Parts: sequence; C-alpha cells; structure tokens
Amino acid sequence: MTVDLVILTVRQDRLRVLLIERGNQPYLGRPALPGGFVRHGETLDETALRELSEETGLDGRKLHLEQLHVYSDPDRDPRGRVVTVAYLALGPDMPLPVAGTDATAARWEPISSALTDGMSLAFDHAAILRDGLERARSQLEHTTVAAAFCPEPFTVGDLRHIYEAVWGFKLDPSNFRRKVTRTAGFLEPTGERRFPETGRPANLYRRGPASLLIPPLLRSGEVSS
Amino acid sequence: MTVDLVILTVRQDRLRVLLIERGNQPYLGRPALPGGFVRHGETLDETALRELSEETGLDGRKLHLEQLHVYSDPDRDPRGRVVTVAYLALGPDMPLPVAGTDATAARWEPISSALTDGMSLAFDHAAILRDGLERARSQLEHTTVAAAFCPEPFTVGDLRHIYEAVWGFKLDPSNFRRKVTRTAGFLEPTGERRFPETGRPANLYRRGPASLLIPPLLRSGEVSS
DNA sequence: TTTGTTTAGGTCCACTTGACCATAAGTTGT
DNA sequence: ACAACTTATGGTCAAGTGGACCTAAACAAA
Repeated sequence: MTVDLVILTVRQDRLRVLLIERGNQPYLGRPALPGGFVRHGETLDETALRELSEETGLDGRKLHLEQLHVYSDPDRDPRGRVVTVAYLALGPDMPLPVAGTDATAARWEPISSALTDGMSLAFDHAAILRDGLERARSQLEHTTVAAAFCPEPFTVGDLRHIYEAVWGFKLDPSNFRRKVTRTAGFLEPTGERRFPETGRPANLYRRGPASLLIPPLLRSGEVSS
Repeated sequence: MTVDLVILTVRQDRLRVLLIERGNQPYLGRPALPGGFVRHGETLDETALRELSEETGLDGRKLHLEQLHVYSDPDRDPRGRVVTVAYLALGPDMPLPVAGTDATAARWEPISSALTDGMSLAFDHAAILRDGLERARSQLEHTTVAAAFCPEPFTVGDLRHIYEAVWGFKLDPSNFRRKVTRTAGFLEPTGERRFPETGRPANLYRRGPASLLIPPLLRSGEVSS
C-alpha cells in the first residue's frame, strides 16, 4: 500500500506539478509523482506528510492536503498488488526541492506538458494527475483554497492569477475583485500596500477564516484570451 | 484492507442507512456498516459490488456508487492494522435485505437514530456514517444524484421528498419545481401521470442525462418545519 | 507632462431565487 | 351534485448576483 502525491503550485503564472525521476525499477528514469510505501503504524496522512518532507523537502504543514482517490487496479503495478491512495497538495511557490532517496531528480513541471502524450508518466500516474487537476479546479469554485497557493501577504491580483493559472483562462479583474472582497472571511486586509514595478499599488491581504465559498465562483463565465 | 459501505435510501419519507448486526468478533452483536475484506485480484469497486450483493442481496448496478474516504488509524480495528475504504451508495427503496454470512440481521435504520449516542456503532463506523451523510447532502446541491433515490417513473413531489428527507427540512414546492424542471437534462417527461389517493395527479418523469446541477441548488434557503 | 499599466470601484441589465399567491385537478365525504 | 380537502402547477414581485463594460486612481518610466 502506497501514497502518491499530486503537489500543485503556481510558478511564473503557470500551474505546475512536482514530478520526480524514478531512481528504481520499475519505470527506472521515467517521470512520476512522488510517493512511497505506508509504514507500520502510520496513518495515511502521516505517510503523505513524511513523503512530502523526505522526497521533496517541503513542510506539509504549510500546504493544503486532502485525500483524492484510491487506485486499486490489480495490474497497475508490475511488481504485484499495490493499492495507492492519492493525495492532493496545494501550496505557494516553494524553493526547488532536493532529490530524495528514491528519486534522482525533482522538478516543477507545467501541467500542460506533464499531461501531453509524450511525457508518459510511470504507472497510472497520468490518470491520477488528471483527477487531481480536476479536483483542484473544482475546489477553486466552492472553497477558498486558492489562497493556499499564495504566499502571505498577497493581493487580489495575485489571487486572480492563481485562478487563471489553474483554470486556464482569464477572468474579469473587476468582477473577480467584487466577488472575493464581498465574500466574508475570504480576505483579511493587512492595511499595507505593495508597490510593483508597474501599475497602481495594490492592497495586501491575509487568508481569512472562511473555507467555503457561498455562493460558489463558477467556471462558466470564462473570458476570451 | 476492507471496504465498508454507507448505503442510503429514503423509505417512508425518512433517510435510512443499511446496518447489519455483527455476527463475529470483535464487536459481536453490535450494529455496523456492511463491508468485508478485499479479495486477491479484486479492484475496490468490485469488492464494493460483491459485498453489496453478498451481505444485502442488492444489485449494485442499479445504485449510485462512489468512493467516500479512506480510514487508516492504526487503532481503528482491535484485530490489528486494517485500512478501510468507505463507499457511498445511494438507491431507491429496496426490498428488505436478507442476512448474509457475517451478519445476523440487516435493517434500514433511520439516520437520526443511527447517529444517536446510544447506538454506538462498531469500529469508527459512526464517523464514517457522518462523513457519508455530509457527502450525500453536499452531492444533492451540485449533482442530480437525488434521482437515484427514486424508482422510475417518479414525480417532482417524489424528488422533493428526497431532498427534504436527506437535508432534514422542507422546501418550497413551487420554487423546487421551477428549479428542477428548468434544469436541462435533469428530468425527462414520460407523458404519463400518477393518480394518488389524494390531490391533483402529477406528471411522471424519468432520470435525464445530466449529472451536474448548474447553477447548484443550495441548502441555504431552508424553510421552517 | 505624458504615457502605460494595474488597481479600485461604479453602472447597467439579464437572470436566479426566495416569498407568496392563485388556480387546477383529482379524491372523499355529505 | 356539491363542498371540502389535498397536492400539483404556474405566476408575480422584489432582492440579490453575475457578466459586460466603463471610469478614475495611483504609481513608474519616458
């Protein structure tokens, strides 16, 4: 029994997933999601946090972490029967992780290229990644987890860039601002401002206590380009 | 590794869960969710369908079935390390199931009494049931699964009774009708009518092809009594 | 000072929804 | 035959939301 991690972040305005290069058989040298076997006496959450730290050097306590799905096809692993529990982790842009014991390299791969046919991830990791991506996109509609992608403090524009990167299309800045600022408990003003190289300074916010977005912010209203 | 099932139905206008009485140690004689061990070479979906048929005599192909969550606390089973994958099954009112091999009795227990402190389900099944109930309530907001509770053909009133039983409060009949009939693909008219003992006859419908409810039907607008 | 860029905030209209009302179409009781 | 009852169906109205679009504010760079 294993845990596999779909770790997503937004870096340079692109949604990226953390992939490692496998250092063991099977699928030696192929890109894969980080993960590993559940140890004796561990809960799955503990396994996920441990793998996060071991294989990537990330501190899972700063990330949003949730169970995604269980994959149990008897033929999914050539070594034999291995059931894997996939976790979805969302976090702000983080320092480039170091290669761990089982992995020879780790990198933040843009989602678009990670899911192209040429990439051919190990095991059924392409399917797991697709499910994780869809879950993340859906979560942005109904919850405030998008803020988990932003290092604090952040601006409304930062938050909008998260939505645009995850959903893959532009949002109207004005309507987006109206929506998130009127949702009680989503954003907490710090009173400070950020002065970018170009454009008007933006108010800074911290994550508020709200976790649900009611009414939801639906993907339906997409804008061209 | 086991699969446990939260099987919900609406019977006599009450939301009910299928509970068995345990025929083995541990927790002998205590009420529990149906479930059992995953067999060699089985996917979890296959295990869920098999247990459904073995322990309850129900045909899982007629039910809505989805993965709920994995419970992995090392101490959740006194026999040792048993990780369980919980499934949520929703279906129309069905014939009273027969007792299976591991269960001495099976019954449709109203949710309200199944979750009272006095009941004390085996293992962590009370927590699993609570999670399943919350998932079902949430699914009714965003999807058309409520129709899975209705034997076809059904009326708008039947469907409303499902929502009322699952959510635990009354809905405005007129507004509910407007919502579900205007959602393309939710209901397909059969052209027939049903003549109840009392009241005006109601149009009959079948389940339509739509699975998502956009925009959602939120729980916020509850009506007294 | 002008230009460019991004933030902040406003308007307008279409649509949705909750509250409420009115009527329709059956059955049952007298 | 008629009233009473019950549930289904459909309509109105006001408040709120969201998409499209516009204007001004506030900074840096030219």
